[in-house]
Amino acid sequence: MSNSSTRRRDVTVADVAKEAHVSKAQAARALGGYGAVSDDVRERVMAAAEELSYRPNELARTMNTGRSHTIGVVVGDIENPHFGLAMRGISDTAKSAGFDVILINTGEDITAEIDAVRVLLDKRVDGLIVAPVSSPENQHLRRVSESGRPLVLFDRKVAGINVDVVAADMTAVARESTNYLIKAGHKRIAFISTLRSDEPYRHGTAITSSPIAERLDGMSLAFEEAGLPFLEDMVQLNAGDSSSIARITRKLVHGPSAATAIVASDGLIALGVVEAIQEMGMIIPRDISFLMYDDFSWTRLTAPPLSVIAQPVYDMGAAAASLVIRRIQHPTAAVESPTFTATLVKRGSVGAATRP
Amino acid sequence: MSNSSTRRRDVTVADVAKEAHVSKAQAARALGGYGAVSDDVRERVMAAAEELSYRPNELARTMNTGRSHTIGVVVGDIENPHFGLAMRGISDTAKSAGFDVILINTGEDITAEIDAVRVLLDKRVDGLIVAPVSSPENQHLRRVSESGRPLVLFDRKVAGINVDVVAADMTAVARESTNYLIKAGHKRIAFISTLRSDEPYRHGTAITSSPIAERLDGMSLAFEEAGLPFLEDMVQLNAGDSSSIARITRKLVHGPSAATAIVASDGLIALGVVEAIQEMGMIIPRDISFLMYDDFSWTRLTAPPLSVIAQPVYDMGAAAASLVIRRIQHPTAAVESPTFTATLVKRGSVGAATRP
DNA sequence: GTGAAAGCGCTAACAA
DNA sequence: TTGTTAGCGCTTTCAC
Repeated sequence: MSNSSTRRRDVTVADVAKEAHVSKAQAARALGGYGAVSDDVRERVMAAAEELSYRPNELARTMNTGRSHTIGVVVGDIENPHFGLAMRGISDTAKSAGFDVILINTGEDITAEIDAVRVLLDKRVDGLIVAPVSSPENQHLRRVSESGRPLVLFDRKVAGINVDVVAADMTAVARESTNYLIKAGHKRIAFISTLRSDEPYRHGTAITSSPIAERLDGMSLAFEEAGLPFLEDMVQLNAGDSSSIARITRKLVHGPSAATAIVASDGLIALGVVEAIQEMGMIIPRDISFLMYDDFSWTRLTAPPLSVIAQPVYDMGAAAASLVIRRIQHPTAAVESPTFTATLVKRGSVGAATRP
Repeated sequence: MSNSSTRRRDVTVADVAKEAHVSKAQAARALGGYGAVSDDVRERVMAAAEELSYRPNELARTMNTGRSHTIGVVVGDIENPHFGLAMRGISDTAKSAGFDVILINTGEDITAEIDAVRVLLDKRVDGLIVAPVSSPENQHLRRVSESGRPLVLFDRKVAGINVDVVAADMTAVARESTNYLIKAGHKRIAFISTLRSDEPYRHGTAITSSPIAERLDGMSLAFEEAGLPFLEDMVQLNAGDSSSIARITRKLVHGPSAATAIVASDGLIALGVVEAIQEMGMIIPRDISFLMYDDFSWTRLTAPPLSVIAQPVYDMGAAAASLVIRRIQHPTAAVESPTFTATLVKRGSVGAATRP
C-alpha cells in the first residue's frame, strides 16, 4: 500500500528480493521459473512480487537469453484482405504456442521491406515470416538466415535463398482454369498483373515473382494442350494503380483482336478491372468473361457473382507460424513444409466466348 | 576480411573500439552520434564499424535510454480495410519522423487487446495508438498512461480515461443521412451494428461504444426534427457474424412493420446485409433502400453502387501518428487534436420508400 | 538450495 | 576532447 499510482522507477527483481528477504539471484530464479528454488522462498518471492506489482523487464530478459518469444511478420499490403486473413492464421497459431506476433507493413516497397526486416532483427524477434515484395533484392533476407534466426517466406519463393516457403501451388489451378475458359470457347484470354517489368511480356521472359510465373506456366500449359497459341500480348504487367488498370483494361477489350476473357492476378486488380468494364457499359459475362485470383467476400455481391481462384489463406498463415516456431524450438530437426492447393470456384462471371 | 559469414557472436562497440584504437566510450559516442568526438576519431571508428559490419544492439540502447523510436499500434481487425488504410497513414507519418511502427491485431477480443498492450509496453514502445474494442474494461489503457507513455485512441472514445482521441464526428453525418432517408419517404429505418449487448436496444440504453452512440444520436435527432418517432426495434445489435447478420436482415424485412431502409454500421455488416437481401431476391433500391458506413472500393461495383458514409481514414491515421509523436517529443506541450468529419456519398442504393 | 559476482551491449556521470 | 567507471534489469556461472 506504499506507492501504487505515479511511481516513476519500475519495480525490479532487486526490490522484490529485498521485500522477500532473499538474494537477488533467488528472487530472479523464482520469478523467471528456472533453477532450483525452495517452496518457501518461491512463495515469499511471489507474494512480494504481487505486493509490489512487479513486471519483468522483457528487454533485459531478451538481452540475456537472446530469446524474445516474439515472431515478426513483414507483409506488403495489409489492406489486402489476403494478408489480413493470413495474419489471423499466424496470430492464432503463435498465440497458442506462447509467442507474440508483431507486424510491419511495407506498402509493397522494397526499401521499406529492408527496413522492416532490420527493425525486427534489431528487436531480436525469434523468427520471421516475410511475404516478400517481388524484387531481385534479397540481401536482407539472406541476412536473416545469417543471423541464425529462422525465416519463412510467405506466398513467394525467392531465388537464391534456401528457406522454408509456404505458398499454394498455382500452376495446377492456373492450368485448370485456363482450360475451363478454353472449353467455353475463349482463345484470347488476357492476364493482368501488378508485376513491375520494364518491357512487355515475351515467352521466356524471366518472371521474378514465383506465383506469377506459376500462373503463366499453368496458362501456357493449357494452351499447349489445347493446341492453341499462347498470345504474348494478352499478358499485361505493370498494373500498379487504378489508372493503369483501367487503361490496360480498356486497351484489352478494343480492336479486332480484343480479349474475350480477362483473368485478374489478384483481388485489387480485379476491383479495377471490373469497375473499368462496367464503366464501358459492358456486361459480364455477356460481353466479356472474367476470372480472378483471391476469393474475397465482395465477389459474391456483384451481378453476376464472380468466379474466383481461392487459396486456403488462413491455413497457410497458420502453417507458416507453426513452421517458424518449430524451427525456433528445434533448430536442427528436419521439418517438412505442408503443401497447399488453390481451387477454382465457378460462379457466374465466365460465359461462352461471343466472338471467335 | 576475417570472418563475415557464419559469425555467432555479434560485433559490439568494444570490438569496434579495439579495431579503431580508441576507448569504448569514444567509439560509442561516435557510433551513437552523441557527445563530443574529434573528426579523426569519428572517421577511424566509422571505418572500423564498416569493416566489422557493426550493427548496434537496439535493445541495449533502449534499455539505457528508455527510448525505442518505435510506436505500437493495436487494432481489432486488420482484415478490415478501414484499419488497413489507417495503418498506412500511421506508417507513412511515423516513418518520415524517424519512428518505426509495430502492429498487433486483436481479433476484436478484449483479452487479446490487453495482452497486446502489455507486450508493446514490455517492448518499450515510445507511444501507443489503440483502436479499442468496445468493452467496459479499460484498466490496460489506464496502465499505459500510468507508464508515462502517450496513448492515442483511434475511432472510439473510452469513458473514464483522459487521453487524445482521433475520431470523426458521427453525429452530424448520421443526422444528415437519416434526414436524407426520411426525405425519401422512409419512416422505418433499420440500423444494424456488431455492438454486443445483452438486451435489445431501448431509448436511453447506455451505449459503450462512442461512434455507435453518435450514430444513434444523429438518427434520433433527425427523427425528432421530422416529428417522427424513433422506433427502438429498428435498432439491431449483436450482428457479430454472418449468420446473425443474415438472420437479422431477414427479420427486418418481413411483416407489416418491415423496414423500408437499412443502414449498416460498418463495411463488414454491409457485406452480410447486401448478400442476405440479394438471396431473398429483393432489389436495391426498388424493394429496399440501403446505406452503409465505410467507403470501401467494392461498394462501387455492385448494381446499383452503394451509397456510403465516408471517413478520411488515411488522414485520421496520419493525425493519430503525429499526435502521439508530438506527445513523445514534447511531453508537456499542449497539442490540439484535429477534428474530422465524415461525409455522405450518395450513389444509387437509396430510393423512394415503397410502402408508407 | 542459496548467494555473490560476473556478465549481456550499451549510455552516461565524472574526471582528467 | 578523451578515458574510466558505473550503471540499466536481468540471467548465469561458480562456489558454498
